[in-house]
Amino acid sequence: SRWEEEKKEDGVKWTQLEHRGPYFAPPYEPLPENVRFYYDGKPLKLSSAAEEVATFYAKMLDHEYTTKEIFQNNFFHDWRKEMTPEEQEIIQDLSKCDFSEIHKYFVDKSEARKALPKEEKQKLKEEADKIQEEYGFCILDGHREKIGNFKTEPPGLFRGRGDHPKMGMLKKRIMPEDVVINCSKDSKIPEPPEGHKWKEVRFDNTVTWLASWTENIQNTLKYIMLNPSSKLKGEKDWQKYEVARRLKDVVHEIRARYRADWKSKEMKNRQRAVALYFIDKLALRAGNEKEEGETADTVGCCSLRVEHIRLHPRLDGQEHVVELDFLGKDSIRYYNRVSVEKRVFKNLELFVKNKDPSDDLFDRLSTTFLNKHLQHLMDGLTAKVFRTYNASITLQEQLKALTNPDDSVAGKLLSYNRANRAVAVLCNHQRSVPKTFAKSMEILQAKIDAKKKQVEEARQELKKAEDELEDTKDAKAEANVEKKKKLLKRLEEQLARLNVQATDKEENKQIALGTSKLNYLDPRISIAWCKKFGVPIEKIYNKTQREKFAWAIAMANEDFEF
DNA sequence: GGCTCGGACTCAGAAAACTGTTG
DNA sequence: ACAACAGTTTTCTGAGTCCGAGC
Repeated sequence: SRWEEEKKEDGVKWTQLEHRGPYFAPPYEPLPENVRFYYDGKPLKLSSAAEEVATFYAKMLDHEYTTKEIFQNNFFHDWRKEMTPEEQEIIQDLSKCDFSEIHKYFVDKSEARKALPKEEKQKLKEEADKIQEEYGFCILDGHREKIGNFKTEPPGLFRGRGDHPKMGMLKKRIMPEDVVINCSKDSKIPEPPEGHKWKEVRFDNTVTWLASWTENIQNTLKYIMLNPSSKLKGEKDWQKYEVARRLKDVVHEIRARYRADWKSKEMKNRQRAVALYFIDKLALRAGNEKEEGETADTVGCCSLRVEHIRLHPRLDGQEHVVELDFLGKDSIRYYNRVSVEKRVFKNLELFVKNKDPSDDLFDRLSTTFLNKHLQHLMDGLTAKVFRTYNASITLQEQLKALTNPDDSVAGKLLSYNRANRAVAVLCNHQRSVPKTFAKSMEILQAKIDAKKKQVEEARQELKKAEDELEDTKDAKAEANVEKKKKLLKRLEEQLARLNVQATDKEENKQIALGTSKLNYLDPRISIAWCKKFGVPIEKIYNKTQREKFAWAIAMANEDFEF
């Protein structure tokens, strides 16, 4: 079937690849005459290039970004580069720029789009579908596969995460002349848009991307690649979990080894052993070095600095407590107080000694050195495998501990969510509290209160019916009692379900479950659990997720053990 | 032979788009 | 019946990890 096909030569990813090339962002549409930009209170007609960049800023006006000085400065600097000399002469000060009319124009436009009659919307949908149909698929080794991102990124203002030094810079429009096409030699080579040509067409079957271009902010490559539902991605995903399962077999030896290395005479090895302990116990990321000033200041394990930890010999009744507080990937804060082994604690005291807060905690350690060591311990082992392994094994253990076979499907789903949540907490997957959280929680609480009242009423009615039966002892009264009992039971179940929902919601407030579900949890664990406890897979995975995990659905039965 | 740096890939949360429910 | 809106799914693209080519 789809998941079992002939092996390719080492490093070769496909033998046939055919596609239409990327779908380009639509060209800039100038503003209507009546929508004006004002400088220093006076209307000013901008050149097309300057106007386009102005609209990028205007669109973001009610976003917090535009209040930040770095954003404003970067924007203004790049905007001026797009201006004519005359415009440069006039427009010297961002604070004198008034984009409000332009902003309103786009707000109105988006409102109008939303208010379009049904048929119009339908027409737009059909046009989008046609583009998807034409550009959204490729042929890879005879199979029609969905492409992940078949559109080039439109121009706009760069929005980094966290305190990014480049926020507000102009992201340039991608032209066909910027794009490298990758496909098979004998395929129908994609045509560049009329009057344009590709930067290059190559036939590299050792990579999986269909097209690429260099992005001008960080000067890095961007790719057009396949959708996760594709066979190519699915097999890679499967492989990832197989590596993590192999770690399961040797993790005890590896742990014994790093514990022994806490006493190593080589400082380098000691640091490696303590870092590995963090990676294993706390599921920290490896922490590569980053170029200063190019990105937000974030760290992972190997790049932790002295200022990111505090050592408490004793805290809240626990011994050897390490308090970690740093910004990780995407500038998400990691905060944790964890009691560690005495030897780890003593080592950390040693690593911190005579250092400034901004010095590296593991000054002799790099991710390359760490990964070399791991590779030596197990084929294919790298730092990130520990995250996958610990996430998946945690899910499996939590499911085992939390699932009650006698629960309703809803109850089992709560258990599943809790197991999933334990993993998300471990991996520090957070989200901002949804804007509507408090409100929707109130609504839910009101529902619960109303249901409670109903339950109480039903209880009294039942009591009344029972009293009546006591008096009359007739069949009609008995039937009535049964009826009331049934009603009460149904209402109580409904109440229980609502309570479960409320608990789930509250516990989930700041936790993002999606990332672990999609990237860290071996789907076969979940599928086996569904089969074992009679929970439909659709309750766990939506359509997209089922497509992504098709490989796992095809192979996992209820006996699967990670 | 170690190191740097570009390249290719996975993983990340926010925002937009869509859907289904409710008043 | 229908609009508002809350919840869910999809899209978007930035931010990591890790490898290997080339010096």
